[in-house]
Amino acid sequence: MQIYNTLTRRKEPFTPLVAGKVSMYVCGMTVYDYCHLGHARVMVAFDVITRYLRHRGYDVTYVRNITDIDDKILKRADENGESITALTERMIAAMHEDEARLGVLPPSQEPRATGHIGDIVAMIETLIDKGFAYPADNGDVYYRVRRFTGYGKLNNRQLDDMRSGARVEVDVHKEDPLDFVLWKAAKPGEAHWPSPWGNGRPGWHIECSAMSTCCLGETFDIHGGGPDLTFPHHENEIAQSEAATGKTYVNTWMHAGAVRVNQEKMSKSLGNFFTIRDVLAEHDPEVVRYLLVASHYRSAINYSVDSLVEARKSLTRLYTALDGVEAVPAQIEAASAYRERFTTAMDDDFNTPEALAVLFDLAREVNRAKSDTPENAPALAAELRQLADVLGLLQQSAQTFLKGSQQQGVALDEAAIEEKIAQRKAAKADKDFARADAIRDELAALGIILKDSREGTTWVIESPQ
RNA sequence: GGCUGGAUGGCAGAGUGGUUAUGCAGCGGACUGCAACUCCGUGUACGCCGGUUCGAUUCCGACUCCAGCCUCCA
Repeated sequence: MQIYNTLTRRKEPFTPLVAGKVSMYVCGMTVYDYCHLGHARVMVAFDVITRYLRHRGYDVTYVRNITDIDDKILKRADENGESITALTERMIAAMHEDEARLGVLPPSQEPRATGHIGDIVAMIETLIDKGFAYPADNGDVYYRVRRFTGYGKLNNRQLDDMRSGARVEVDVHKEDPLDFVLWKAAKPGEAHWPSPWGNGRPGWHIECSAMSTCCLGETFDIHGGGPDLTFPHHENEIAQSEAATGKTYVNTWMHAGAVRVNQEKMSKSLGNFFTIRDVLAEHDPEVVRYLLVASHYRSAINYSVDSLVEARKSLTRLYTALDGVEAVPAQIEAASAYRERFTTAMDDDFNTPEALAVLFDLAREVNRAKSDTPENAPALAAELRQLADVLGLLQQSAQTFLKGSQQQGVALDEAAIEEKIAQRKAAKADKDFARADAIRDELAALGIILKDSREGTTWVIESPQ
Protein backbone atom coordinates (compact mmCIF):
# COMPACT_ATOMS: atom_id res chain seq x y z
CA MET A 1 0.00 0.00 0.00
CA GLN A 2 1.25 3.46 -0.91
CA ILE A 3 0.32 6.83 0.54
CA TYR A 4 1.39 10.29 -0.61
CA ASN A 5 3.29 12.00 2.19
CA THR A 6 3.21 15.80 2.19
CA LEU A 7 6.46 15.81 4.15
CA THR A 8 8.47 14.00 1.47
CA ARG A 9 6.30 15.07 -1.46
CA ARG A 10 6.00 11.58 -2.85
CA LYS A 11 4.14 8.32 -2.45
CA GLU A 12 5.70 5.99 0.05
CA PRO A 13 4.99 2.41 1.07
CA PHE A 14 2.84 2.52 4.18
CA THR A 15 4.15 0.68 7.21
CA PRO A 16 2.42 1.35 10.51
CA LEU A 17 4.43 1.63 13.71
CA VAL A 18 2.63 -1.35 15.16
CA ALA A 19 1.82 -4.15 12.73
CA GLY A 20 -1.91 -4.35 12.07
CA LYS A 21 -2.71 -1.07 13.81
CA VAL A 22 -3.03 2.45 12.50
CA SER A 23 -3.01 5.59 14.62
CA MET A 24 -4.45 8.60 12.81
CA TYR A 25 -5.12 12.18 13.90
CA VAL A 26 -7.09 14.62 11.77
CA CYS A 27 -7.55 18.31 12.54
CA GLY A 28 -11.24 18.85 13.01
CA MET A 29 -13.48 21.83 13.32
CA THR A 30 -13.25 25.11 15.15
CA VAL A 31 -16.84 25.24 16.28
CA TYR A 32 -17.97 28.83 15.83
CA ASP A 33 -20.08 28.30 12.70
CA TYR A 34 -21.75 25.62 10.59
CA CYS A 35 -19.57 23.26 8.56
CA HIS A 36 -19.13 24.09 4.90
CA LEU A 37 -18.27 21.88 1.91
CA GLY A 38 -14.55 22.23 2.60
CA HIS A 39 -15.13 20.54 5.94
CA ALA A 40 -17.25 17.92 4.19
CA ARG A 41 -14.36 17.16 1.86
CA VAL A 42 -12.01 16.48 4.76
CA MET A 43 -14.58 14.50 6.72
CA VAL A 44 -15.48 12.31 3.75
CA ALA A 45 -11.88 11.86 2.60
CA PHE A 46 -10.68 10.60 5.97
CA ASP A 47 -13.85 8.60 6.43
CA VAL A 48 -13.08 6.72 3.20
CA ILE A 49 -9.46 6.31 4.29
CA THR A 50 -10.55 4.89 7.64
CA ARG A 51 -13.11 2.59 6.04
CA TYR A 52 -10.55 1.27 3.58
CA LEU A 53 -7.84 0.73 6.19
CA ARG A 54 -10.35 -1.24 8.26
CA HIS A 55 -11.46 -3.13 5.15
CA ARG A 56 -7.78 -4.07 4.70
CA GLY A 57 -7.80 -5.48 8.22
CA TYR A 58 -6.13 -2.68 10.16
CA ASP A 59 -7.27 -1.79 13.64
CA VAL A 60 -7.62 1.97 13.19
CA THR A 61 -7.70 4.50 16.00
CA TYR A 62 -9.04 7.63 14.38
CA VAL A 63 -8.83 10.79 16.48
CA ARG A 64 -10.41 14.01 15.24
CA ASN A 65 -10.33 16.96 17.56
CA ILE A 66 -12.76 19.75 18.26
CA THR A 67 -11.38 23.21 18.87
CA ASP A 68 -13.83 24.74 21.28
CA ILE A 69 -11.83 27.70 22.56
CA ASP A 70 -10.41 30.25 20.18
CA ASP A 71 -10.55 33.98 19.33
CA LYS A 72 -13.23 33.48 16.68
CA ILE A 73 -15.40 31.60 19.15
CA LEU A 74 -15.08 34.38 21.74
CA LYS A 75 -15.98 36.94 19.11
CA ARG A 76 -18.95 35.02 17.73
CA ALA A 77 -20.37 34.21 21.15
CA ASP A 78 -20.10 37.86 22.05
CA GLU A 79 -21.84 38.94 18.82
CA ASN A 80 -24.60 36.41 19.36
CA GLY A 81 -25.00 37.34 22.99
CA GLU A 82 -24.71 33.71 24.02
CA SER A 83 -22.24 31.89 26.20
CA ILE A 84 -19.22 30.20 24.68
CA THR A 85 -20.52 26.83 25.77
CA ALA A 86 -23.96 27.42 24.31
CA LEU A 87 -22.38 28.36 20.96
CA THR A 88 -19.92 25.48 20.83
CA GLU A 89 -22.43 22.85 21.96
CA ARG A 90 -24.86 24.06 19.31
CA MET A 91 -22.23 23.88 16.56
CA ILE A 92 -20.93 20.51 17.69
CA ALA A 93 -24.43 19.06 17.55
CA ALA A 94 -24.90 20.55 14.08
CA MET A 95 -21.58 19.11 12.92
CA HIS A 96 -22.52 15.65 14.14
CA GLU A 97 -25.82 15.91 12.33
CA ASP A 98 -24.14 17.02 9.09
CA GLU A 99 -21.55 14.26 9.09
CA ALA A 100 -24.10 11.58 9.92
CA ARG A 101 -26.20 12.64 6.96
CA LEU A 102 -23.14 12.39 4.71
CA GLY A 103 -22.56 8.85 5.91
CA VAL A 104 -19.40 9.78 7.79
CA LEU A 105 -18.73 7.34 10.62
CA PRO A 106 -17.83 8.94 13.97
CA PRO A 107 -14.12 9.02 14.81
CA SER A 108 -12.83 6.71 17.54
CA GLN A 109 -12.16 9.66 19.79
CA GLU A 110 -13.15 13.30 19.56
CA PRO A 111 -11.12 15.22 22.15
CA ARG A 112 -11.91 18.86 22.89
CA ALA A 113 -9.32 21.52 23.55
CA THR A 114 -11.04 22.63 26.75
CA GLY A 115 -10.78 19.08 28.03
CA HIS A 116 -6.99 19.08 27.71
CA ILE A 117 -5.88 22.37 29.25
CA GLY A 118 -3.72 20.48 31.74
CA ASP A 119 -1.88 18.62 28.97
CA ILE A 120 -1.42 21.86 27.07
CA VAL A 121 0.03 23.68 30.06
CA ALA A 122 2.36 20.75 30.77
CA MET A 123 3.67 20.74 27.20
CA ILE A 124 4.29 24.48 27.28
CA GLU A 125 6.22 24.07 30.54
CA THR A 126 8.37 21.41 28.91
CA LEU A 127 9.05 23.70 25.96
CA ILE A 128 10.07 26.53 28.30
CA ASP A 129 12.33 24.18 30.29
CA LYS A 130 14.05 23.07 27.10
CA GLY A 131 14.50 26.62 25.88
CA PHE A 132 12.05 26.38 22.99
CA ALA A 133 9.59 28.82 24.49
CA TYR A 134 9.59 31.96 26.61
CA PRO A 135 7.05 33.85 28.64
CA ALA A 136 6.79 37.50 27.60
CA ASP A 137 6.08 40.36 29.95
CA ASN A 138 2.53 40.72 28.62
CA GLY A 139 1.54 37.31 29.97
CA ASP A 140 1.75 35.51 26.61
CA VAL A 141 4.07 32.58 26.03
CA TYR A 142 5.77 32.31 22.62
CA TYR A 143 7.51 29.56 20.72
CA ARG A 144 11.10 30.40 19.78
CA VAL A 145 10.99 29.41 16.11
CA ARG A 146 14.68 29.87 15.33
CA ARG A 147 15.61 27.46 18.08
CA PHE A 148 14.03 24.54 16.22
CA THR A 149 16.34 23.55 13.39
CA GLY A 150 13.74 21.59 11.45
CA TYR A 151 11.35 24.51 11.20
CA GLY A 152 9.88 24.67 7.69
CA LYS A 153 10.52 21.07 6.71
CA LEU A 154 6.89 20.20 6.06
CA ASN A 155 6.49 23.13 3.69
CA ASN A 156 10.04 23.14 2.32
CA ARG A 157 10.59 26.65 3.52
CA GLN A 158 13.58 28.51 4.87
CA LEU A 159 12.93 30.85 7.77
CA ASP A 160 14.75 33.69 6.07
CA ASP A 161 12.65 33.32 2.93
CA MET A 162 9.47 34.04 4.81
CA ARG A 163 8.27 37.55 4.58
CA SER A 164 8.13 37.96 8.26
CA GLY A 165 5.91 40.74 9.35
CA ALA A 166 5.03 41.70 5.81
CA ARG A 167 1.40 40.97 6.34
CA VAL A 168 1.46 40.22 10.03
CA GLU A 169 1.45 42.81 12.69
CA VAL A 170 4.84 42.67 14.34
CA ASP A 171 4.34 42.04 18.01
CA VAL A 172 6.77 43.97 20.18
CA HIS A 173 6.66 41.21 22.78
CA LYS A 174 8.14 38.61 20.41
CA GLU A 175 11.86 37.99 20.10
CA ASP A 176 11.32 37.24 16.41
CA PRO A 177 8.35 38.20 14.26
CA LEU A 178 7.89 34.55 13.23
CA ASP A 179 7.54 33.32 16.80
CA PHE A 180 4.01 32.14 17.49
CA VAL A 181 1.90 32.15 20.60
CA LEU A 182 1.48 29.06 22.82
CA TRP A 183 -0.45 30.66 25.63
CA LYS A 184 -2.49 33.80 25.36
CA ALA A 185 -3.09 36.01 28.37
CA ALA A 186 -6.76 36.73 29.03
CA LYS A 187 -8.04 40.26 28.76
CA PRO A 188 -10.44 41.32 31.50
CA GLY A 189 -13.73 39.46 31.17
CA GLU A 190 -12.44 36.84 28.72
CA ALA A 191 -12.76 33.10 29.31
CA HIS A 192 -9.60 31.83 30.93
CA TRP A 193 -7.81 29.04 32.75
CA PRO A 194 -5.11 29.43 35.40
CA SER A 195 -1.50 28.75 34.44
CA PRO A 196 2.00 29.42 35.74
CA TRP A 197 2.01 32.52 33.50
CA GLY A 198 -1.31 33.85 34.69
CA ASN A 199 -4.86 33.42 33.50
CA GLY A 200 -5.22 32.76 29.81
CA ARG A 201 -6.10 30.31 27.05
CA PRO A 202 -4.19 28.05 24.66
CA GLY A 203 -2.65 29.44 21.48
CA TRP A 204 -3.73 28.29 18.06
CA HIS A 205 -1.52 25.23 17.50
CA ILE A 206 -0.56 23.76 20.85
CA GLU A 207 -3.89 22.03 21.43
CA CYS A 208 -3.35 19.62 18.52
CA SER A 209 0.15 18.74 19.69
CA ALA A 210 -1.14 18.10 23.19
CA MET A 211 -4.26 16.16 22.21
CA SER A 212 -2.63 14.00 19.55
CA THR A 213 0.19 13.05 21.91
CA CYS A 214 -2.27 12.38 24.66
CA CYS A 215 -4.52 10.15 22.54
CA LEU A 216 -1.99 8.45 20.24
CA GLY A 217 1.45 8.82 21.80
CA GLU A 218 4.55 10.85 20.94
CA THR A 219 4.87 9.32 17.48
CA PHE A 220 1.96 8.12 15.39
CA ASP A 221 1.23 6.96 11.85
CA ILE A 222 -0.93 9.46 10.01
CA HIS A 223 -1.80 13.11 10.56
CA GLY A 224 -4.33 14.65 8.22
CA GLY A 225 -6.21 17.85 7.60
CA GLY A 226 -7.36 20.42 5.09
CA PRO A 227 -5.09 21.89 2.43
CA ASP A 228 -4.61 25.19 4.19
CA LEU A 229 -3.29 23.67 7.40
CA THR A 230 0.16 22.72 6.14
CA PHE A 231 1.34 26.19 7.04
CA PRO A 232 1.51 27.41 9.64
CA HIS A 233 -0.62 24.99 11.67
CA HIS A 234 1.04 21.65 10.95
CA GLU A 235 4.51 23.16 10.69
CA ASN A 236 4.01 24.57 14.16
CA GLU A 237 2.67 21.30 15.49
CA ILE A 238 5.86 19.58 14.35
CA ALA A 239 7.97 22.28 15.98
CA GLN A 240 6.10 21.99 19.27
CA SER A 241 5.89 18.22 19.48
CA GLU A 242 9.34 17.34 18.25
CA ALA A 243 10.96 19.98 20.44
CA ALA A 244 9.02 18.72 23.47
CA THR A 245 9.57 15.00 22.95
CA GLY A 246 12.73 14.83 20.89
CA LYS A 247 11.03 12.25 18.72
CA THR A 248 9.56 12.12 15.25
CA TYR A 249 6.04 13.45 15.59
CA VAL A 250 4.28 11.93 12.58
CA ASN A 251 5.34 9.47 9.89
CA THR A 252 2.82 10.29 7.16
CA TRP A 253 1.23 13.69 6.59
CA MET A 254 -1.92 13.68 4.44
CA HIS A 255 -3.76 16.72 3.11
CA ALA A 256 -7.04 16.89 1.23
CA GLY A 257 -7.50 19.11 -1.82
CA ALA A 258 -9.45 22.34 -1.86
CA VAL A 259 -13.08 22.83 -2.75
CA ARG A 260 -13.47 25.72 -5.16
CA VAL A 261 -16.32 27.83 -6.41
CA ASN A 262 -15.80 29.51 -9.77
CA GLN A 263 -12.16 28.44 -9.70
CA GLU A 264 -11.64 30.23 -6.42
CA LYS A 265 -11.04 28.56 -3.12
CA MET A 266 -14.11 28.22 -0.94
CA SER A 267 -13.28 29.78 2.39
CA LYS A 268 -14.67 31.63 5.32
CA SER A 269 -12.49 34.64 4.65
CA LEU A 270 -13.67 34.96 1.05
CA GLY A 271 -17.26 34.46 2.15
CA ASN A 272 -17.99 32.24 -0.85
CA PHE A 273 -18.75 29.11 1.11
CA PHE A 274 -21.73 26.80 1.03
CA THR A 275 -22.68 25.16 4.30
CA ILE A 276 -23.34 21.44 4.29
CA ARG A 277 -26.86 21.94 5.58
CA ASP A 278 -27.72 24.41 2.83
CA VAL A 279 -26.58 21.99 0.16
CA LEU A 280 -28.35 19.04 1.78
CA ALA A 281 -31.58 21.02 1.90
CA GLU A 282 -31.74 20.62 -1.87
CA HIS A 283 -29.68 17.56 -2.69
CA ASP A 284 -29.57 13.94 -1.63
CA PRO A 285 -26.68 13.52 0.86
CA GLU A 286 -25.41 10.48 -1.00
CA VAL A 287 -25.14 12.54 -4.19
CA VAL A 288 -22.99 15.06 -2.34
CA ARG A 289 -20.86 12.25 -0.96
CA TYR A 290 -20.54 10.73 -4.43
CA LEU A 291 -19.33 14.06 -5.79
CA LEU A 292 -16.61 14.19 -3.14
CA VAL A 293 -15.53 10.59 -3.71
CA ALA A 294 -15.53 10.88 -7.52
CA SER A 295 -12.34 12.96 -7.43
CA HIS A 296 -9.07 11.92 -5.87
CA TYR A 297 -8.82 13.23 -2.31
CA ARG A 298 -5.76 15.37 -3.05
CA SER A 299 -7.03 17.13 -6.16
CA ALA A 300 -9.00 20.35 -6.11
CA ILE A 301 -12.66 20.09 -7.00
CA ASN A 302 -14.89 22.78 -8.35
CA TYR A 303 -18.32 22.89 -6.76
CA SER A 304 -21.38 23.68 -8.85
CA VAL A 305 -24.96 22.59 -9.14
CA ASP A 306 -24.09 21.08 -12.54
CA SER A 307 -21.54 18.82 -10.92
CA LEU A 308 -24.17 17.63 -8.45
CA VAL A 309 -26.61 16.92 -11.25
CA GLU A 310 -23.99 14.81 -12.96
CA ALA A 311 -23.15 13.03 -9.71
CA ARG A 312 -26.80 12.15 -9.35
CA LYS A 313 -26.92 10.67 -12.84
CA SER A 314 -23.85 8.55 -12.19
CA LEU A 315 -25.23 7.28 -8.90
CA THR A 316 -28.54 6.56 -10.63
CA ARG A 317 -26.72 4.23 -13.00
CA LEU A 318 -25.28 2.25 -10.08
CA TYR A 319 -28.60 2.05 -8.25
CA THR A 320 -30.41 1.08 -11.46
CA ALA A 321 -28.15 -1.96 -11.69
CA LEU A 322 -29.08 -2.92 -8.12
CA ASP A 323 -32.79 -2.28 -8.69
CA GLY A 324 -34.85 -5.44 -8.83
CA VAL A 325 -32.04 -7.74 -7.71
CA GLU A 326 -31.81 -9.21 -4.27
CA ALA A 327 -28.22 -8.95 -3.07
CA VAL A 328 -27.12 -12.23 -1.53
CA PRO A 329 -23.75 -11.77 0.16
CA ALA A 330 -23.36 -15.49 0.88
CA GLN A 331 -22.94 -16.18 -2.81
CA ILE A 332 -20.11 -13.71 -3.39
CA GLU A 333 -17.01 -15.25 -4.89
CA ALA A 334 -14.08 -15.03 -2.48
CA ALA A 335 -11.71 -13.74 -5.12
CA SER A 336 -12.99 -11.82 -8.08
CA ALA A 337 -11.27 -9.72 -10.70
CA TYR A 338 -13.39 -6.76 -9.62
CA ARG A 339 -12.38 -7.04 -6.01
CA GLU A 340 -8.75 -7.30 -7.00
CA ARG A 341 -8.90 -4.24 -9.23
CA PHE A 342 -10.73 -2.32 -6.52
CA THR A 343 -8.05 -3.17 -3.97
CA THR A 344 -5.22 -2.32 -6.33
CA ALA A 345 -6.79 1.07 -6.99
CA MET A 346 -7.35 1.86 -3.32
CA ASP A 347 -3.90 0.60 -2.36
CA ASP A 348 -2.47 3.30 -4.60
CA ASP A 349 -3.00 6.32 -2.37
CA PHE A 350 -6.75 5.71 -2.08
CA ASN A 351 -7.57 6.16 -5.76
CA THR A 352 -11.34 6.42 -5.43
CA PRO A 353 -12.01 7.48 -9.07
CA GLU A 354 -10.33 4.30 -10.24
CA ALA A 355 -12.21 2.30 -7.62
CA LEU A 356 -15.48 3.80 -8.87
CA ALA A 357 -14.60 2.80 -12.42
CA VAL A 358 -14.44 -0.78 -11.15
CA LEU A 359 -17.88 -0.37 -9.60
CA PHE A 360 -19.29 0.84 -12.92
CA ASP A 361 -17.80 -2.16 -14.70
CA LEU A 362 -19.33 -4.39 -12.06
CA ALA A 363 -22.68 -2.65 -12.50
CA ARG A 364 -22.56 -3.45 -16.21
CA GLU A 365 -21.88 -7.06 -15.29
CA VAL A 366 -24.92 -7.04 -13.00
CA ASN A 367 -27.07 -5.63 -15.81
CA ARG A 368 -25.89 -8.30 -18.20
CA ALA A 369 -26.57 -11.01 -15.65
CA LYS A 370 -30.06 -9.68 -15.04
CA SER A 371 -31.05 -10.56 -18.61
CA ASP A 372 -28.67 -13.38 -19.50
CA THR A 373 -27.90 -15.36 -16.34
CA PRO A 374 -30.30 -14.22 -13.59
CA GLU A 375 -28.95 -16.83 -11.18
CA ASN A 376 -25.64 -14.95 -11.06
CA ALA A 377 -27.14 -11.51 -10.45
CA PRO A 378 -27.64 -11.69 -6.66
CA ALA A 379 -24.00 -12.47 -5.95
CA LEU A 380 -22.76 -9.75 -8.32
CA ALA A 381 -25.16 -7.23 -6.82
CA ALA A 382 -23.99 -8.17 -3.35
CA GLU A 383 -20.38 -7.68 -4.35
CA LEU A 384 -21.19 -4.28 -5.83
CA ARG A 385 -22.87 -3.23 -2.60
CA GLN A 386 -20.04 -4.60 -0.50
CA LEU A 387 -17.27 -2.79 -2.39
CA ALA A 388 -19.31 0.42 -2.53
CA ASP A 389 -19.68 0.25 1.23
CA VAL A 390 -15.93 0.80 1.53
CA LEU A 391 -16.56 4.18 -0.10
CA GLY A 392 -19.67 4.72 2.02
CA LEU A 393 -21.96 4.48 -1.03
CA LEU A 394 -24.91 2.35 -2.24
CA GLN A 395 -26.19 1.41 1.19
CA GLN A 396 -29.79 2.50 0.81
CA SER A 397 -32.34 0.49 -1.14
CA ALA A 398 -32.30 1.12 -4.86
CA GLN A 399 -36.01 1.95 -4.81
CA THR A 400 -35.54 4.53 -2.06
CA PHE A 401 -32.85 6.28 -4.05
CA LEU A 402 -34.51 6.01 -7.44
CA LYS A 403 -37.91 7.13 -6.22
CA GLY A 404 -36.31 10.23 -4.81
CA SER A 405 -35.83 11.52 -1.37
CA GLN A 406 -38.64 13.32 0.35
CA GLN A 407 -37.25 16.80 -0.34
CA GLN A 408 -37.75 16.38 -4.08
CA GLY A 409 -41.49 16.60 -3.56
CA VAL A 410 -43.25 14.16 -5.86
CA ALA A 411 -46.52 15.62 -7.03
CA LEU A 412 -48.43 12.35 -6.75
CA ASP A 413 -48.42 9.82 -3.97
CA GLU A 414 -47.38 6.27 -4.69
CA ALA A 415 -50.91 4.89 -4.74
CA ALA A 416 -51.94 7.45 -7.36
CA ILE A 417 -48.94 6.55 -9.50
CA GLU A 418 -49.76 2.84 -9.25
CA GLU A 419 -53.33 3.61 -10.23
CA LYS A 420 -52.13 5.42 -13.37
CA ILE A 421 -49.86 2.49 -14.19
CA ALA A 422 -52.80 0.11 -13.86
CA GLN A 423 -54.89 2.28 -16.19
CA ARG A 424 -52.09 2.29 -18.72
CA LYS A 425 -51.73 -1.46 -18.49
CA ALA A 426 -55.43 -1.85 -19.27
CA ALA A 427 -55.12 0.52 -22.22
CA LYS A 428 -52.17 -1.47 -23.55
CA ALA A 429 -54.17 -4.69 -23.22
CA ASP A 430 -56.86 -3.04 -25.35
CA LYS A 431 -54.17 -1.98 -27.87
CA ASP A 432 -55.18 1.59 -27.12
CA PHE A 433 -51.61 2.86 -27.38
CA ALA A 434 -52.62 6.48 -27.76
CA ARG A 435 -54.22 6.40 -24.33
CA ALA A 436 -51.31 4.40 -22.85
CA ASP A 437 -48.82 6.95 -24.16
CA ALA A 438 -50.95 9.83 -22.90
CA ILE A 439 -50.81 8.40 -19.39
CA ARG A 440 -47.05 7.92 -19.66
CA ASP A 441 -46.61 11.51 -20.89
CA GLU A 442 -48.80 12.80 -18.11
CA LEU A 443 -46.58 11.14 -15.49
CA ALA A 444 -43.41 12.20 -17.33
CA ALA A 445 -44.55 15.79 -17.06
CA LEU A 446 -44.51 15.29 -13.31
CA GLY A 447 -40.98 13.91 -13.44
CA ILE A 448 -42.05 10.28 -13.11
CA ILE A 449 -40.43 7.98 -15.63
CA LEU A 450 -42.00 4.59 -16.36
CA LYS A 451 -39.97 1.52 -17.14
CA ASP A 452 -41.60 -1.54 -18.68
CA SER A 453 -40.16 -4.99 -18.26
CA ARG A 454 -41.33 -8.56 -18.45
CA GLU A 455 -42.22 -8.45 -14.77
CA GLY A 456 -44.33 -5.33 -15.13
CA THR A 457 -43.95 -1.58 -14.96
CA THR A 458 -41.88 0.31 -12.39
CA TRP A 459 -41.19 3.97 -12.03
CA VAL A 460 -38.39 6.29 -10.94
CA ILE A 461 -37.96 9.99 -10.43
CA GLU A 462 -36.29 11.76 -13.31
CA SER A 463 -32.83 13.12 -12.61
CA PRO A 464 -32.79 16.91 -12.64
CA GLN A 465 -31.47 18.40 -15.86
C1' G B 1 9.61 37.41 -4.12
C1' G B 2 9.75 32.08 -1.81
C1' C B 3 7.28 27.34 -1.70
C1' U B 4 3.61 23.55 -3.52
C1' G B 5 0.37 21.49 -6.99
C1' G B 6 -1.98 21.37 -11.79
C1' A B 7 -2.81 21.84 -17.46
C1' U B 8 -6.02 14.88 -20.57
C1' G B 9 -11.43 13.83 -25.75
C1' G B 10 -17.95 18.28 -25.70
C1' C B 11 -17.99 18.22 -19.93
C1' A B 12 -16.26 15.71 -15.36
C1' G B 13 -12.15 12.72 -14.15
C1' A B 14 -8.22 8.40 -13.61
C1' G B 15 -4.00 6.47 -15.76
C1' U B 16 0.08 4.76 -18.78
C1' G B 17 6.96 4.80 -22.25
C1' G B 18 4.20 1.35 -27.55
C1' U B 19 -2.45 -1.88 -26.29
C1' U B 20 -10.49 0.23 -24.00
C1' A B 21 -10.10 4.17 -17.89
C1' U B 22 -14.83 5.31 -15.94
C1' G B 23 -19.29 8.56 -15.75
C1' C B 24 -22.37 12.24 -18.36
C1' A B 25 -23.50 14.02 -23.24
C1' G B 26 -23.33 12.44 -28.83
C1' C B 27 -23.75 8.82 -32.86
C1' G B 28 -25.13 3.64 -34.93
C1' G B 29 -27.51 -1.04 -33.71
C1' A B 30 -30.38 -4.69 -30.50
C1' C B 31 -34.57 -4.87 -27.20
C1' U B 32 -39.72 -2.31 -27.14
C1' G B 33 -46.46 -1.50 -29.84
C1' C B 34 -43.60 3.27 -29.49
C1' A B 35 -40.48 4.75 -25.54
C1' A B 36 -37.62 4.63 -20.97
C1' C B 37 -34.13 1.27 -18.70
C1' U B 38 -30.54 -2.18 -20.33
C1' C B 39 -27.09 -4.42 -23.76
C1' C B 40 -23.60 -4.25 -28.15
C1' G B 41 -20.65 -0.97 -31.09
C1' U B 42 -18.52 3.99 -31.77
C1' G B 43 -14.81 8.91 -30.73
C1' U B 44 -7.00 8.00 -32.32
C1' A B 45 -7.88 13.34 -26.02
C1' C B 46 -3.40 14.26 -23.64
C1' G B 47 -1.06 23.22 -22.84
C1' C B 48 3.47 25.07 -25.90
C1' C B 49 8.73 24.29 -27.46
C1' G B 50 13.03 21.46 -27.25
C1' G B 51 15.71 16.85 -25.49
C1' U B 52 16.30 11.42 -24.26
C1' U B 53 14.24 6.98 -26.90
C1' C B 54 13.15 2.46 -32.16
C1' G B 55 8.82 4.95 -30.00
C1' A B 56 6.46 10.08 -25.14
C1' U B 57 0.39 12.32 -23.33
C1' U B 58 3.59 9.39 -19.90
C1' C B 59 10.85 10.65 -18.53
C1' C B 60 14.17 15.45 -18.59
C1' G B 61 14.65 20.91 -19.46
C1' A B 62 12.66 25.74 -20.82
C1' C B 63 8.09 28.44 -21.60
C1' U B 64 2.86 29.91 -21.06
C1' C B 65 -1.38 29.75 -18.20
C1' C B 66 -4.31 28.27 -13.68
C1' A B 67 -4.82 27.32 -8.45
C1' G B 68 -3.10 27.05 -3.37
C1' C B 69 0.22 28.42 0.86
C1' C B 70 3.60 32.30 2.87
C1' U B 71 -2.34 36.19 7.80
C1' C B 72 -7.56 33.32 10.58
C1' C B 73 -9.43 29.56 7.21
C1' A B 74 -10.66 22.41 6.12
